[in-house]
Order: sequence, then structure tokens, then C-alpha cells
Amino acid sequence: MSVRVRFAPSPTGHVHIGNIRAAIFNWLFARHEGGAFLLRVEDTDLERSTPEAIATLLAVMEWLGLDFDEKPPLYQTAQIKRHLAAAERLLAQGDAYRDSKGGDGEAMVFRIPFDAERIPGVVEVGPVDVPVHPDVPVTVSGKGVGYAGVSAKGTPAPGGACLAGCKDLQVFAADGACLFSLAGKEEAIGRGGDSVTLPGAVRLHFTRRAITYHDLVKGEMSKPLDSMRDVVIVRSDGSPVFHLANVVDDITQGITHIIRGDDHVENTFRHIMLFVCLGATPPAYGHLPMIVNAAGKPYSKRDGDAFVGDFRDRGFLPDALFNYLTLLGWSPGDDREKMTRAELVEAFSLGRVQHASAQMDLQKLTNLNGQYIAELPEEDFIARCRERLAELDWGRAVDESLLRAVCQLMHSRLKVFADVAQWQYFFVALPEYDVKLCAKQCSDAAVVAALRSLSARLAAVTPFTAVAVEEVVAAAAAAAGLGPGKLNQPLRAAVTGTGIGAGIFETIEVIGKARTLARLQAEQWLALK
RNA sequence: GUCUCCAUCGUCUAGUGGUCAGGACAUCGGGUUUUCAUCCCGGUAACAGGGGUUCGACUCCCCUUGGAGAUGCCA
Repeated sequence: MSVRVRFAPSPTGHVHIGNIRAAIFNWLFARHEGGAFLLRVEDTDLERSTPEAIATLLAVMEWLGLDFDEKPPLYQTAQIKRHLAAAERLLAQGDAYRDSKGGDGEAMVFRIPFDAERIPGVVEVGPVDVPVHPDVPVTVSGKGVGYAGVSAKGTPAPGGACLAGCKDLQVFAADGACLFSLAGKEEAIGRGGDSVTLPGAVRLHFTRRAITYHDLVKGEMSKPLDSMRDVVIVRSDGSPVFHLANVVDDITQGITHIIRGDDHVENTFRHIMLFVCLGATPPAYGHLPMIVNAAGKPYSKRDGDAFVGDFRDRGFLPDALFNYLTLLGWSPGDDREKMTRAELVEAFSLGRVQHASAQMDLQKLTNLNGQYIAELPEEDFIARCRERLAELDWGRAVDESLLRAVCQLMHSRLKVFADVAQWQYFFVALPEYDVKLCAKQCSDAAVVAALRSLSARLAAVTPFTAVAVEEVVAAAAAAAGLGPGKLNQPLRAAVTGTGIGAGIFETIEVIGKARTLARLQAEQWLALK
């Protein structure tokens, strides 16, 4: 059977970086295997799943080049009938029951099957004894076994298990008397509605069973059935719960491999049971480690820079972000880091995915982005800069030849497109001056005199080239008794207002004679001292 | 509390019993006809702790510590 994977986000308008990483890994896996990558829009939260939010989701995927197969995508809200039908089926089979605990009406609850052996991966662990607190009566019913454990301090600690977790259950009192034995009563209690309440019990004895599966990333996984509870699948208001909807949709879409975040490992055990009880073969699972913030904590709504759109807005290239994200929690096994899509598709495998969570490193992303920008063809680079500049009020109608000259000069040092905002001095008549910098660079009397002498000297320079300017500046510095190069930074401050940039003579050539002279003569660099 | 998962430089990672524990980002120092960046060269920096198993553990097992997730009507 060919591989079919899916990305199933709930569209909220803000696609989280962790979610999109899951999408990327699914996409990579599908492309590597030559399978299908499907999209499912889990739009059950009507409040947040607006048409705009869905459009944002699709735009982000397109931006990152995450093309999906079998359009249009599956919309979860359109599947409610299937979800509910599945719930009815479970109810009819005795794999679910109605319960009113906690809700207004009756919710529907999936029962962990007592004959759990029919679930692939369920194994018998062996007999165990669990101490219980005598102050809290033990209850045994179709909803499970209720009891209180004993904490380290000897106080009652909340406990409980699904009925299937306690095969061959026997309940004992302090004097050793057997208060209850489940053997032979499974049917009457499980589906018949019988229940018993047993005060004074101190010990539970039963055969422990566990459900296991092989995780494509983490390896063998196991969970004792007695640490599981039955699962609500339909709310008391009649709406399907995530667990049901998710599994039913995966069956509908014929998903063979589920690759998702670590936070779902716990759900996997019950999802496998749901698949089997709905007559489907459980898919293979692979759980990706989470991406955490700089503090090592999971990203929350409070963390500003965790949305994909934010990275796009700050001027990261989609290929750079894509590449960087593949490196979070995965590596090709050799020292390669900067890799093309084709190389990533070729090298990707779930077995090489990390088990532990990864921290986002903005500096490394930025560095990688700089590498991608450096490789951009000149025309492409210029186009992106123009687009970016158009967002700034002084960058809206820039001269084309000036723009090209600036781009050529600055290309190698741009790491993020948002930084073109610092190019103001190339385009305006008078730049904004860094007061502290000017005070530092242009306070010396000899420097000031040399700078003043420069406008006359420079006025005579034709053509106004970097080489010619350099000669003149060197001469001016020498005439003022300044060492070679000592006038360079003061000149930069006086002409550009900043202390950083490309070579000063090249920069001045691009700025041009007229504006250079005007800035020198305006003496803002001095007035602001 | 209980259950599940996790643990190599500051960060991302390589490593599947024998390595001077490698690379990248960051950082520090030097160079590229003395800004910043690029580029080049070099340095600092890690196996969470304790027990085992073994001739020999980063690597296998156990415990502790720390972190994350789950614990019936969020997804």
C-alpha cells in the first residue's frame, strides 16, 4: 500500500512554527516515499476557523512550497455525519456507552474493550497488586474501577482505571478477605449496567495488560491498560470530540502514517483502539519532538515570534525557513546543513528524527537566511528589495538605477529583508543622524576642519567615483595632519549618519556628489553634537 | 499523586562498546591595503548525577535529578 500522510491543522489565522514543522516532515516523508501528502482542515472551532484564517493557512503552505495532493482538502466540519455514525456504530457494538457525568446531557464514551486482545499490540504483563486507601470505597462498574491510591503521606490519592485495565480483578480487605471477584461477571458489569461499591478495601489484585506499538521515531511504546480511562467521543451537546473526529477522518482519507507532535503520544494508545473498533487497520505512528522557545518552554500565545507569518514578514526566505526547520529535530547524519529540497527529500527518514525537544535559534536561522540571500540571483534580489522598500514611506518611489546600485553594494551583507529599513541614507536627501556617533566621530577640531574642507575638494571630483573620492579624502586627511584612514569613519558619520555599512567610498559614490556635498554642508553632523 | 516520553558544547546536532567526543550557529582572537558584514585561519566550550554489565562505556541495564506531555466532554 502506498504511503498516505496528512497535515491536519486547525486554522486559527496564525500557523504555529511547531505545526508547520510537522507539515514539513509529513511532506518530506510523503515525497521521499513517493506517497501522497493530504491536507485536512480541522475547522471545528467555528469561532476561529474563519474564511480568512483558512486563506492564511493555505497562503502559508504555498509560501513554503508545501503542495498537497487531492484537492480540495477535507474539511472536518463536513464530516460530522460520519463522525456521529461512527459513534453510533461503536454504541451498537457495545464499544461505547452513554454517560452523564459532568455534562448537561449525556455524552458518549468509548469503552476500552475488555477483550483487549483483539487490539494488535495488546500484551499481558502479569499479575499486580495495587494498594488502595480504605477510606474511599472501591467501585466497579461498566465505567471502570474507581478507587483512591495511597500517597507517600498515607492520604488518599485519586486513582481509577478502565474496566479492561483490571482483568481478573479481585478486591481484598485488610484482613485478607476477598471482597469481590470480577471473574464471570465481566459481561454483567461491563455491558449489563451492574455495579458494586466496596468499602474497606485495601488492595486490588489483577492481571495487568498493556497496549504497545512501534513508534517510527521513538521506538517501542507501551502503556498499561489500568492507567487508561474510557474516552469521551461525543460531547453532551452532541458534537464529536477530537479523538473521534480525528480517527474517523484518518480512516476516510486512508491515512497510512500519522506523523505529528509529541504531545499526541498519549492519545495514540486510545486512537489505535478506536481504529480497530471501527474496523480499520491502525496506521503507523511517528511522534515529533516539540519545538520550544528560548526559555526551553513550549511556545505559548505570549511568545511573539512563533508564527510562520511573522517570519515571512520579517523577510526570511521560505527556502531558508524550510531548511532551518528540517534541522530542528532532524539531521541527515552527515555534516550537511544547507540543503536543497531535492537533497532533503532524498535524505529524509523518520528514523533520524530526534527524541528530545529542540530550541529555536533565531541567530542560526538568520545566518542560514543570509546564505540563501547571498545566493539569490541579482534580479531576484533587487525585486525583493524593491518590494520591501515599498513598505517604507521613503522607499516607495525610489530611482531604479539608484536602487540597483544600492542592491549591488549591499547584497552580501543583508541577512534579513526587514533590514533594508536601514538603507534610508541611500535614498533620502538628509539621513537621520546617530547623535552619539556623530559626537564621537566628529568632535575633534582637526576632523571638523577636514570634513568642512571636503565639500570644496569633492566638488571638483569628476567623475565622482569611489577611487577618486578616496584619493581626495586621503589628501584632505593628510592636509589636516590626520593619519591615513582617520577621516573615514567621521566621513561616514557625516554623510550617512551611521557607523556601519559598505565601504565608505563605494557608499559615497552611490549616494552621489550632489547629496554628499549637501549633507556635508548642512552640517547636521555637527549641529547635533 | 499516578502514567507516558525525554536528557552530548550556550543552541542545533554527529556518535549505535574502543573517537584527541566531530560539525554548524553564537562567542573570543587573528587575517583579508584599519567601519560593519561577507570570506579565510585559529581558540574557548558538552556526554546531568550515582550505581551496575563489560577487558573497556556517551553508547546496554537500574536508580536519582531535571524537563515535557497526559490524567473523561481542548486539539
